[in-house]
Amino acid sequence: MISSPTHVAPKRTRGRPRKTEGERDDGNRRQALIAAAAQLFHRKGYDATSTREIAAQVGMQPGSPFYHFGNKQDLLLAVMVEGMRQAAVRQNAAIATLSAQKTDRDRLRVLIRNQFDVLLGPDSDFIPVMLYEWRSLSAEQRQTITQIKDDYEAVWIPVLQALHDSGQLQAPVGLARLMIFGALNWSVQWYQPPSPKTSAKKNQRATLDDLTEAALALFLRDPA
Amino acid sequence: MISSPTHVAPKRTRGRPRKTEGERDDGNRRQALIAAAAQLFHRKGYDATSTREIAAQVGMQPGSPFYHFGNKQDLLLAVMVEGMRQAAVRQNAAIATLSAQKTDRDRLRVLIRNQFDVLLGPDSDFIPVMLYEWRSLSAEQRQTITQIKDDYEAVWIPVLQALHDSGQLQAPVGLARLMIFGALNWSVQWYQPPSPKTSAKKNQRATLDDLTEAALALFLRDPA
DNA sequence: CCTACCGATCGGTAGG
DNA sequence: CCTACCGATCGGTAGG
Repeated sequence: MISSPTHVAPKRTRGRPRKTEGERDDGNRRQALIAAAAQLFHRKGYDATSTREIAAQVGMQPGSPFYHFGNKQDLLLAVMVEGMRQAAVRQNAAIATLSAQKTDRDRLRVLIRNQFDVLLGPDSDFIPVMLYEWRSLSAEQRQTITQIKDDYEAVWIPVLQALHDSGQLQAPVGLARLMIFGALNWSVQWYQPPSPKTSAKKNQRATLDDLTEAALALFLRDPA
Repeated sequence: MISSPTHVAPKRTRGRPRKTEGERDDGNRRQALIAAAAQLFHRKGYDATSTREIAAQVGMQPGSPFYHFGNKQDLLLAVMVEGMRQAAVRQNAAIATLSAQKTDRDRLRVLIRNQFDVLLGPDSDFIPVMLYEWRSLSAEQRQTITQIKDDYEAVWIPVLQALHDSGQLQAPVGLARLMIFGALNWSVQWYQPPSPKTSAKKNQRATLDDLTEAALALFLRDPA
C-alpha cells in the first residue's frame, strides 16, 4: 500500500483548528457554524451579528461561511431547524417515559418541564433564536418552520383537550395553548438560573422545577 | 403692532410637509420621528431599520434625524419612553373608572384588557418595540426603562396578591405575574384582529374581549 | 476552505 | 433642518 500524504501524521500546532486527518469532516464544520451562529444570534440578535463574527468564532476566514451556506438567512434557518429537531427529540423522549396510569396533569407537567429545559437549560440557544428572530426569515423559510413547529405543538393538543374536558382547564383549548406557550416562552426574557455558589443562601432563584409547578398551579384547577 | 413675517400666510404646496406657519413647531417633528420610528421598528426591527428610512417617512433628509436625536439608540429609547407613558396613562384611567364595590377579578379584568389594548389595539407600535428591542438599549438606557416599567407593573401586585389570598390565584404571586405578562405579551406574535368585512361570517377571529375572558378563565379559579 | 476583493449601505458629522 | 460628505462595516463572490 502506497502511503498517501495523509499518513504523514502532520503535527499541526499552527493554523486554524482542524480535525485530525483521519476523521470524517463531513458536516462537522457546518455544525460548528450552526452552533456558533445560534449562540451569537441569541446573545446579540440576527441583524446585529455579522457573518464575520460567526466565522471568527469557529476559526474561519470572513468569506468561508458562504462555502457552507448560500447566505446569512440560510444559516439562520439552519439554526432554527436544528433547534426544533433537538426539541422534538427531547419531547418525544420525555413523553415516552410516561406510564399509562399517569394523569393528564402529569402529562402536562412533563411537556412544560421539557419546554423550560429547551428554553432555559443547557444548549438552549437554538429555540430562543427561533422564537425571537422569526421576523428575519423569508416567507418560504417561515413555511418550513411553521410546519415543524406545528408538529411539535400538536403533541400538546390532546393533553390540553383532556384537561379541558375534565374541567381542570377552563379556557378554550386553542387560546389556552397560545397563552400557555406565551407564558413559558417569555421566561427567556426574565429567567436567571440560580447560582450554584450561593445555593445554600437564602436568596435562591427559582429552578426549572419551581417554574414548572408554578405554571401548573397557574393554569390548572384541582380535578373535580 | 408690527406684522411679523409669519403673518404672510405663504401657500406652500411644494417642499417637505411643514406645519402651517402660525403653529407651534416645538416637538412636532420630533414626535413625528418617534411615531415613524415606532412603526418601522415594530415592523422590521431596530437593526433592520435605517435612520434614512425613518427620515424619509416624515419627509426629512437622511441626516436630519440627528438634529433631534444624538444617535439612533436615543431614538429607540424615546419610542419606548413614549410608549410607556401612553400605557401608564391608559392604565391609570382604566383603574380610575373602577367603583369600590368591584371584585378583584374585575380589577384584573380591567388590567388585562388594557394590556391587550396597549399591545394590539390602535397605536400599538410602541410597547411591542419596547418588549422586543430591549436588547438594543445601552445598559444606562435599560435602567431608565426598567424603572418606568416597574412602576407600571406595580399596579398589578396588590390585585394579584388579593386574588392569591382569596384562593382564586394559586401560583406564587411573583412568578404568576411574570407568567401572566408572558401570556399577554406573547399575543403580539400570533394575534390577528378580526377582519371587519367578514364580521358576519363564521370564521371569526377572537376579539380583545375574547382574549381577556380566556385569560381570566386560564389564570383564575372560582372564588371560594 | 483561503485570498483578495467589491459594491452597497449605514450611522453620523461639518457647516451653513 | 438641508447639503455634502466620510469612514466603517457588511454580505457576498471569483478564483484557486
